[in-house]
Amino acid sequence: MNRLDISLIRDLPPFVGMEVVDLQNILAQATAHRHEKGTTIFSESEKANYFYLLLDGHIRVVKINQNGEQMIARYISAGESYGIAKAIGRDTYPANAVAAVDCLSLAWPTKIWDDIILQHPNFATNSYQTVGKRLFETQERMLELATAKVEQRVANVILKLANQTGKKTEEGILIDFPISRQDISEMTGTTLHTVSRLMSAWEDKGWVKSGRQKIVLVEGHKLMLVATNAAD
DNA sequence: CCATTAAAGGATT
DNA sequence: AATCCTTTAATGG
Repeated sequence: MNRLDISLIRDLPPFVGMEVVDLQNILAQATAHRHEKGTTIFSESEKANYFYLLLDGHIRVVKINQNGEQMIARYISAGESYGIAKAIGRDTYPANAVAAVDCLSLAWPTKIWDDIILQHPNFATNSYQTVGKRLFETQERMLELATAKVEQRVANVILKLANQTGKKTEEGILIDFPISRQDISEMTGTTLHTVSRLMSAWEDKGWVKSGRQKIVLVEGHKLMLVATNAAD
């Protein structure tokens, strides 16, 4: 009855440990959504009518202050759920979600969240593990923002992104979606100029190769040293 | 050490 | 052509 095959989701984190019938049941209630690069999928404080699973693409999760200044809270990669407001006890979205590239997602109406949680304990467990993991990551970033120098923070995000979404090329590990200096600065609490200067310096040393909205990590271990060494 | 401001040039649409 | 992205330099906290 459904054109979606369970092989789409079977091995993804939100669904590990689930039986085929359960997967089929859940999948039958999903609809596929496309989001063009640059479009806002949902906005902060908007009613959370759907929760999502990203099948393909990359999504930026963004917080904005009263001044209109932005901070990138995280990137969502393929296989991750997002917009799961109910999992953190909300009925509105906690941030904005923007498609960093053309994206393909599955979506479920939030009103069936409670049913799914009740009927599929594995899904419930996986969901709170996801929430816990993200909380942990957020705390680590807070610690970093409070204690690490700009140089270390920038080195760190580049390493993390390369790890998360890196694609091997002849030159090195390519961060597999368009990312600007501005984006990096919004992740590290600095300015695009400082990011630009750091990246230029690292490029001169041959540690990275970069261009417009493009970063290739060439000498990962060198950046590791920058990221971990508090000393100059 | 890092932010801000300004200026200028290249890339993209 | 207009807009977006990056670089570089100067200045100041």
